[in-house]
Amino acid sequence: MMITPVFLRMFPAMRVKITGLDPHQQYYIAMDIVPVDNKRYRYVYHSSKWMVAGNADSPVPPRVYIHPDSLASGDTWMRQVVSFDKLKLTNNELDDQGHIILHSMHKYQPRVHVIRKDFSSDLSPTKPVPSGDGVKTFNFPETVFTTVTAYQNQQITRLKIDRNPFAKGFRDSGRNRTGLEAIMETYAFWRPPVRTLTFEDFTTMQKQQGE
Amino acid sequence: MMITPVFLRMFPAMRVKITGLDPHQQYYIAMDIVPVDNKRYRYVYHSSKWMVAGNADSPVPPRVYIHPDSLASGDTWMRQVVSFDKLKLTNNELDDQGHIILHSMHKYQPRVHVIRKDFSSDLSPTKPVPSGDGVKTFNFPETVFTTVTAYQNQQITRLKIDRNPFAKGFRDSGRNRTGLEAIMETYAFWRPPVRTLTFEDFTTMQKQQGE
DNA sequence: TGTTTGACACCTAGGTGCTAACAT
DNA sequence: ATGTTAGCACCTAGGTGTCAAACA
Repeated sequence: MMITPVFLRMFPAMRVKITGLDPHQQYYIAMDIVPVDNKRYRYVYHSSKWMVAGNADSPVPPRVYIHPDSLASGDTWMRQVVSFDKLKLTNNELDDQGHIILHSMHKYQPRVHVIRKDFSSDLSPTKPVPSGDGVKTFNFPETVFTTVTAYQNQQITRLKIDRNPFAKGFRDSGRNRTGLEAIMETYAFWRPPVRTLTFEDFTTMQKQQGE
Repeated sequence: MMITPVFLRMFPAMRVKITGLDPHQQYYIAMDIVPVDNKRYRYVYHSSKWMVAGNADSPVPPRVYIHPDSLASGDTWMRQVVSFDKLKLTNNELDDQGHIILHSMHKYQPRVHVIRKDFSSDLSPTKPVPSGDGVKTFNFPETVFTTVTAYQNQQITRLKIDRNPFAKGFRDSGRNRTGLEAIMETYAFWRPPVRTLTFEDFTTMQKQQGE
């Protein structure tokens, strides 16, 4: 499943800097993702815009991504940039891996929660985040995004190819090469054994020398 | 750096099953590795034995491997097999990655520590494990091993090649193949372009059919 | 028709023993 | 002479977009 940010962010991963915690207090930090509205969307090419295309699909089980550095002291949290790059999304409503479940073609808002340890007794990926005095929740409207299963917009594709290390294979310099071609490039001067030199070899070599 | 177990264990990784904890209490579980004696060893081929070869090198900074599932409840610890397969060793006395530092050619005993949370204020990879009522330490004499930088014993080599998934490339079926040969095997029927079929191709093909 | 899925080649990241060169 | 190191090919494990086929 892929994500198309509409107002940017979410890729690169959402990252936050935290201040104002009690350095000696213990905290969880967590993220969940809630629907922005009750609509389903479709992408209209000629206007390059998302348009309402009916009502939202039925709600899915709420999931919470508990940041893997949890539990940690306020001191520890404040000393680092907290990144959510390990958060995983799925459109499989039966997911049992604790991933965050979303509908495709819907608009979502990520939320960051800072939860005092002494306040929360049983934080779990499959339970809603508690609310109250010991919990602070943050919304960043610029991180709203629309989910897709295939990219709707070539600029998003290029952004992710250019920025995501794992998509390096699709960057321009690596394009249009089959597996074999890439390999033979490495062994540029290798020739198969038990072969005799033929006319083609000389012309090839001469061309390479001339370049 | 490699490890040669003398009485077996340590590879596969040391794994323990824990019982008798208070299910609702929080615990750390940790491992450290202490010298068995004050000696340095060498391996004598003709007798296939480790022999004393002088006194031990000067002591190195003590390090502790805190199991990554720490902190967890007694209930959580007892419900799983606790594996130490992520523990890393080094012979670099200046290591600043928190790895466990050992001398080569010395004999060592791994120890497992179960530490009640309310007992330990500041557990750290670079501080010795505290001792007292809230800490239980376990030695398994069959896990004593001797450190090496190159294998001294072909049986150990074979054991590790056979059992460690990451050494699969050295198993018999994959041996004696260069990188290119392995690749060409995959593209068994591929022939370089712009080449004409020669006599050698026919004899090769006939041999393959005959086998 | 639009959307969704699964196989695929291509990457990152890092754990293996092998080997030749180096150190002591 | 023996012990150690660094580069290497070979793996595991898993994150990318692409593409063709399946889907609804």
